[in-house]
Amino acid sequence: MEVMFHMSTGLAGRITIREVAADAGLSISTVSRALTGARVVAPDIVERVRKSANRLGYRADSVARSLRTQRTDTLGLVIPDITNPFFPALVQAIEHAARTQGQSVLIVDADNDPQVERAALYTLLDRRVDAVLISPAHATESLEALAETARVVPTIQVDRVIDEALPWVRVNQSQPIDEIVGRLRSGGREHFAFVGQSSTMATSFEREGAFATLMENAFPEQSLRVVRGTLTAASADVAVQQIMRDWPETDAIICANDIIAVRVLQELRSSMQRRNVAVSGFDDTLIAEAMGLTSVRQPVDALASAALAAASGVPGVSLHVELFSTVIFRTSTS
Amino acid sequence: MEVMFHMSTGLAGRITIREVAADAGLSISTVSRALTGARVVAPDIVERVRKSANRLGYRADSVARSLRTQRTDTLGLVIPDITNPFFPALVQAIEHAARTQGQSVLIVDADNDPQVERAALYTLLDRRVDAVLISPAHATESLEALAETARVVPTIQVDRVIDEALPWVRVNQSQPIDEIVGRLRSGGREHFAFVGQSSTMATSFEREGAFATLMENAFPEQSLRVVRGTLTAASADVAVQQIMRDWPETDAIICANDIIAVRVLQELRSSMQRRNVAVSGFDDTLIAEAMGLTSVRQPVDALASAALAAASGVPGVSLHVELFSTVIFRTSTS
DNA sequence: CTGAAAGCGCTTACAG
DNA sequence: CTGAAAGCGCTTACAG
Repeated sequence: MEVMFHMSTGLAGRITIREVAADAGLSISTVSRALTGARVVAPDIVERVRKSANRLGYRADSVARSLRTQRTDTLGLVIPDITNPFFPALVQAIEHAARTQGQSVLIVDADNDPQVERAALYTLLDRRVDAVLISPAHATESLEALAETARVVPTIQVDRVIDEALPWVRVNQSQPIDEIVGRLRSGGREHFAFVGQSSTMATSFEREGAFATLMENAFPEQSLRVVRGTLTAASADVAVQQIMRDWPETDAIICANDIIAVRVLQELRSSMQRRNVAVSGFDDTLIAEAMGLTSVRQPVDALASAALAAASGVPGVSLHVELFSTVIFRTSTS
Repeated sequence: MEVMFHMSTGLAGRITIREVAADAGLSISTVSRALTGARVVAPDIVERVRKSANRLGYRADSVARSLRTQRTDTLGLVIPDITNPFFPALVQAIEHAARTQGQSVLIVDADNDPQVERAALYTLLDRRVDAVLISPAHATESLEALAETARVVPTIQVDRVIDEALPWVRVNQSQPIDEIVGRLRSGGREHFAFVGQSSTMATSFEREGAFATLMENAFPEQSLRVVRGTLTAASADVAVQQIMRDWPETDAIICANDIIAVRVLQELRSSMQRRNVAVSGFDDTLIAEAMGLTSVRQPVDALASAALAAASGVPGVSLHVELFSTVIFRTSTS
């Protein structure tokens, strides 16, 4: 690889297959076949082509190839907000898995805005991506553009599912909550609260629902302790204050993500809670380890693999995949 | 936009310009010109073309356009590790700025591996990106591939600079450190330590250098208190223990990023420090607000704009831009 | 196994 | 202002 672009240095035009053919004294058809391995070419010819190509620093123009083959080897990835700490790991897993199979990734950050998302989907289709992987920005407002896209190209919902009928790859959200609550109950806790986010976000909504269902079954006599906030510190503070005022018996708080959880921990400390309150987060971000916060590690690599498999359009591949998380118990729940 | 792909539903082939031309009873040249606005077309003709295009759900194939125009309207973005909390905000800023000017972004996560990075750069060149924006993975091992790439396409170093001679857009790393130390000194602190990361990472290296220079000038009689670690909790713990053992007089710790800072805060608390030690981080991630951690907010939007401007290749645009940060003082330094 | 030709879907000189 | 033609750089039937 070291000298690949060596000869194409400086001057404007890049080396094309035509020049390689001339250099090797062969037709461009033969050069193409020798390089792509599409059909059998005599070994000595292949060698001759390789030599010329390397010496000239030839690399096939993938734009031209795409136009001809009608494949771009490119995936469109639409993320609602990459500064949400869950997504970087997902983006990394998807990009890595894609690269492994020769695909590149066009990324779009939808700014949590369904209108931006819609426009982005059109752009991706214009660019003829082979497939679209999307975590929809909104539970209802993203539906239409998602469906339109799915009509044109394999489209996989990743992590956030808003249309059950279309392909999706998701993570079960109740299993880790069951696991955390189970562990804490055997540790003697029995007054659980949940701090979530806006219900238009699919995963937070699912987590809240899972929590509510579990509570109704486990503690039918208790009132449901659920508060919704945003990712800001002030919002978490309000949530903690509300919980402690309305339900002072609370001895465990399940948070919909690590950021909320960290702030809840902080607020509990600074408000001089005499009682020990267990706290857990979601997403197992770097901060969870740093803070000793119990959190939920989602299987991003498996999620990425399943998403790419579903996107490949290969018949027989599962278009609906549900995966499970690992709860990482740390000091915040002990 | 709502009905754009409406008619292309279902069956394989997408609508091409040829079909729009037939539908409108015009030549494909005219259709192209009417739609791109490249040259003056009679208003009624434009209207006729628009109608046909909309009705048929036509959208130009950008692969074909790129082959013809030799522009892809695509930027290659190479990031060393998107799970490093600084990068999501940068990726978001770049993607947003790019979209605003009609460019898409092919993203690659180099896994902190110069070999992966090199291969990624070749792939981006194969894909004929208009420019490359890169935060190099390694201070020396990334040099060669960076230079090769720069020979073919406008290539801008973003945030991390390893080759001063090539274009870059960076953030001054000493200004915020000067600012933090200055503020803390007027608060009476005078024994500063620094916890950094591996010196092969350009920014951490610069921060460490800035700290060292400042200390030599301000406290020439003191020994230099610098420890390097990794992003893990265990590493930060060791760092804190080393500082407190070797330099027990330390009353302020500047950390090279927020993750390290949070862990340092934790370790200080749990080790029952009787003395109050100020702590600051870098990158002003969500966690800094949640923890009340003083941190350095880098101007990612301006960084992105400057990078895109430099990548545009427009003559007169600055190819070397240095920007400044804002220190967000919070309770961790009071 | 190799070559000449067609064509992917556009844009843009070149004529008129 | 509009159209017929060339061509971007490949891959792949079609012949041989």
